[in-house]
Amino acid sequence: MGGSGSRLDGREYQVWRAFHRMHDQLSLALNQHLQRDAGISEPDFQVLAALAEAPRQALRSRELREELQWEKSRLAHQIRRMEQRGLVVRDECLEDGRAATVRITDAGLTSVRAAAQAHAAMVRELFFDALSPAQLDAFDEAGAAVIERLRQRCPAEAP
Amino acid sequence: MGGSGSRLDGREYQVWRAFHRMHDQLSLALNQHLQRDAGISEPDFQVLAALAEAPRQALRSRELREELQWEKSRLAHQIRRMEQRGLVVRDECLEDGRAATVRITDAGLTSVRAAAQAHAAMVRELFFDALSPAQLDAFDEAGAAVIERLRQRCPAEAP
DNA sequence: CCCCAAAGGTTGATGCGTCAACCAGAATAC
DNA sequence: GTATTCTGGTTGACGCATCAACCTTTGGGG
Repeated sequence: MGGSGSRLDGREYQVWRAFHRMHDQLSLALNQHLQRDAGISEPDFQVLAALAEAPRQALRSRELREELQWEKSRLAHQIRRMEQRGLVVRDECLEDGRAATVRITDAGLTSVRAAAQAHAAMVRELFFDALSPAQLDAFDEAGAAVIERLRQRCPAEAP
Repeated sequence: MGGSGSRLDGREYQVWRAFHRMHDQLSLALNQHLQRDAGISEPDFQVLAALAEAPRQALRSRELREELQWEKSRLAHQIRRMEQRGLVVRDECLEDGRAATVRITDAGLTSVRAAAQAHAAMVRELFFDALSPAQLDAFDEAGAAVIERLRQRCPAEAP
């Protein structure tokens, strides 16, 4: 079995491209609507949603990172930008001198509340309403299977 | 049916997040391997692959954009970066004074050939081998359904 | 106590993607 | 034949994501 055995056939190629296109267009549409409705991006929304549901509207960076499955620096950059816009504030952690806790501001709460309904409706309309129950199941299982495989094969890249 | 009817339930939320995580991790892993194996990114690869298969190893920007389903400026920026690295060259089009044609260079061909096998193997290993035939079908249909829905509901965003 | 490794975060550089504005050549209207 | 509009493409600014390097605090050993 030479290297050519791993080329993707026509069907696979098509599925792969459809997957990419679906993700990109979905992501674009959601971002545009979120931006229009509430003036925030999807990453903003994810952070704000996580904080809004947290015990005291605050989380330590570590926890937020765990929740969102983001890298350190990605979160740091995102929080910096959001802090500049007044959506969150950072303050030091008493127990651990290294740590920082991120807290959502009133402005942030206002934004995320304004966005939540419309965003969920959009996700439902564009994604879930397009899928049959069987497709939904397949999606769920497939997602889990791919993630599991990534965890096994590329442990470094999937912490 | 008020606004609260559109909130995502637990199952949907989980599927939605799994979908995002799958895409992000897959994309990350593929990019890392492509970068390591051939020193190019996934967008680089897409452009190079399209050009390598084109009639004279060249396409007009318009055609490339059609093929990849990218925006004008996205392609322009990408091509500029790739030209700086010597992977492609731009030259003027004789028939149409506005147009530009993009041609792959020998270096570009070398890179894309070096990358193709390993990349395809990676996609197969991480994606297709994780999916059952039924899941593959579901993925295919679901992708088409979502794209079609996007086309209907957000015509502006899905040209 | 001191050294050293690990953990929590930040920063800077660079590539990627979008948007809005722009420019030049081409088509079309009149 | 000139004015208008359309089309193909570029640019600049900005936000997003990764990587590598760095800094500080913590926690252990010696």
